[in-house]
Amino acid sequence: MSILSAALFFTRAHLVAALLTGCTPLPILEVSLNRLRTVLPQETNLTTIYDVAKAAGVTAATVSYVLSGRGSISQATREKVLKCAHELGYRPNLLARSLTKQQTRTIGLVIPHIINPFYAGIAETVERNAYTRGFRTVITNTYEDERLGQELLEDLAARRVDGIIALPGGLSLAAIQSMLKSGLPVICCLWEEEGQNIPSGVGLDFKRGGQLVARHLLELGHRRLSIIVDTRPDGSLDHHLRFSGFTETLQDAGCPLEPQFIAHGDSSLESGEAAAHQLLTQPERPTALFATNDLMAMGAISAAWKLGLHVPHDLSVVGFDNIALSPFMAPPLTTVNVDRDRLVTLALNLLLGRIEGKQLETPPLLLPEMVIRSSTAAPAPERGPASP
Amino acid sequence: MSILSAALFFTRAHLVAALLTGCTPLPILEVSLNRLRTVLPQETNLTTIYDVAKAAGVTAATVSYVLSGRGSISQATREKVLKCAHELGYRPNLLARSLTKQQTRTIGLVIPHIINPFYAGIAETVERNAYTRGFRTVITNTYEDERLGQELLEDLAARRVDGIIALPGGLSLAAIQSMLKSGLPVICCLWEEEGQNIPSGVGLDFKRGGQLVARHLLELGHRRLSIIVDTRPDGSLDHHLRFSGFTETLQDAGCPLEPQFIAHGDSSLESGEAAAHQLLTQPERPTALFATNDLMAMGAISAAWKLGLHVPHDLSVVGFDNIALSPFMAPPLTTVNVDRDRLVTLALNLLLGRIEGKQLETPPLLLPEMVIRSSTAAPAPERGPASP
DNA sequence: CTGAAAGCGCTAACAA
DNA sequence: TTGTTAGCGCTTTCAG
Repeated sequence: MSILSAALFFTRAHLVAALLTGCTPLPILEVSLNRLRTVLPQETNLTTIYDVAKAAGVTAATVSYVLSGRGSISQATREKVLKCAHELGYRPNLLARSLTKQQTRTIGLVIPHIINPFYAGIAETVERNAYTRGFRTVITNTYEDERLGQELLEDLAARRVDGIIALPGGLSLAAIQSMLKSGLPVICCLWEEEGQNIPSGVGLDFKRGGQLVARHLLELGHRRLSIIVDTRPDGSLDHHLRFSGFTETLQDAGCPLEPQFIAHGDSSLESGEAAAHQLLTQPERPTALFATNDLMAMGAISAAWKLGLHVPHDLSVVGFDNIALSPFMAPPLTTVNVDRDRLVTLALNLLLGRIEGKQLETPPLLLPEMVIRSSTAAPAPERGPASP
Repeated sequence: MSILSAALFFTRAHLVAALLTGCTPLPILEVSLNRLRTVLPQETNLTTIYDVAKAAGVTAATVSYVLSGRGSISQATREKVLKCAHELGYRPNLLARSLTKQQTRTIGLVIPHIINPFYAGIAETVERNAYTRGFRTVITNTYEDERLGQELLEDLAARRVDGIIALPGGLSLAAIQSMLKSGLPVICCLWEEEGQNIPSGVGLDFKRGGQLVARHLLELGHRRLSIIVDTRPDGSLDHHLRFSGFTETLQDAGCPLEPQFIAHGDSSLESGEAAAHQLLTQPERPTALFATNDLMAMGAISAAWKLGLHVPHDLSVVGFDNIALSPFMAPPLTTVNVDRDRLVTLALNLLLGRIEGKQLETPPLLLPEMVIRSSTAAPAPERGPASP
């Protein structure tokens, strides 16, 4: 087959189309469009730029130009096009646009669970921040399931998001690495290095957070401390750090954490309540309790309430995250603040930079800070059987 | 210009391309692909089906067939294609797929504010439910801003979501109608009819909810009732119904709501606390308080706590929504349950039905139900200055 | 069972 | 200032 015959082949269909419709050659493209569209269940009669172009008596390119504000278009045609577009209820097709432009101006945010106000807060901050920088964000929940997480990551990539912000919990490092390898920028936030090679991102000094809590409680005079910690396999590792910062500080203070005062949860309210109940119904109760997130702390306060214990008089409670609810608990929760605005700003800088090809430096770990409210106080004076 | 010259025009570039690359005519499509791709900032080297096809020694169509599982492909080529796809790290481009298939298998969910656990719960339910039915969902927050809401709706349409579930708050009826007009299915959930012509959806009998609360409090013996209600212009109207159900019932019981016992909030914790503070620092305090959502109720409990008032002894508090947190407040909140699972299931049935072209009937209003927990009790016996 | 080709809606380089 | 054309990556007839 010669090159010439190939050219003929390629052309034939067009010729036929032109002949069949008896049109002048110019609108060849036009007549062949919107033809043979497979009959859709839902009658979607979306207008295209071709429709607008036809109505305005110009070409699709012209319409594209006026719509994008690029190129130089006479005032007259601009107005006419705009008018037609409006009248036809034209709405651009972002799929097509993104396909040609090779970018979606969309980022993906992967979090464990939107029901946790900590993540909801992050999501809001990311969404708003990204929006002002011209990006839409699609929020994605792993529900702490690595299989799902992997799938969702693939899906985001398949949707060609321009970049991803990934929080730990339901996301394997391998999955992320795979994205990175295919050239998709991923920024890891609050991820925990454990000797592993975490891709660039912005982290927080969780260990220090645990230390702060221990110190605060110790300073108040507590000696019988307890902890509720989230240590699930698929979960994020940072809870381990909150834990070790806490225990090591106690250890150093000569007041090691007793094994029966360690309980486990899954970061949920329910688990916090259950764990606290278990902790508080032991023969000798702890006088203070550190839950490695605010939701579990809230559960703990609830457990105390149900046992008729007064917080902070009978039990001091400390959380971690400083979610929006914390100041409104009864009592307001003492907790560890994570500067979400800063976190998100840094992460977005990193991500948008990477999207533009810049290879920015990973910023230093953020420092958590104690927020002392009313759920902690000095322990009540000992009035056990031994005291007078 | 004749038809013939047009044909020549159309062909020339192809000829040139073929000549330049010196290829046999068949792979014209192939050689011209992935050429001249504008240099992108981020080096995205995504593989396409053409790459896979080339590697496997077949055509793109064949690759498409094996990947989609459609058509009949010999076991041999299937395996070879699959292998190549895997080795090349092929990831489908959903933009392109959606563009040709004229559907995205994605629905949009528009809510006011994800930080409100009520909406977070809805979002989770929708996401999971849709997922099992083969749809991804993109969550969108209006932040109660109608301008933003309108824009986001447009954006969802532009992304060609297959359908939208819209909750009130930051969404104008006009905006929705406009979507509907262009053929995009929209299901309105928890929307409030006010004589207006609400598009199909699933609603809840909010008024009845307000009545239930009033009855409950009345039955407990309360006579000095108060309310915190969200009545913002851009907000949803259902709070008005909760309000009128409440007041009318009180009225009927011969115990009308006093004007100074009506306070306003914006559905947030902060506003609930502030409004409650105002209510509770009046010379004569109410003995019960109904907040038209749980978040404001939580704020109210917080306000009471800060004023040294005991809930429910000094003040009964009732919320609305029954968010996941409610059972874990201190005390556990008495509230009105909205059956989210049912709500979402119905909405999704409606929406997916509409997407498939079926015109299903609007289901009857859901009925709210009282959930009595520990934040309500009989009022403490009167011990004001007048009593002995 | 596989290949060729058209088309989805839009953009952008180039030509006119 | 506007038009022509190729191409983004994929699906889907229609041929063979």
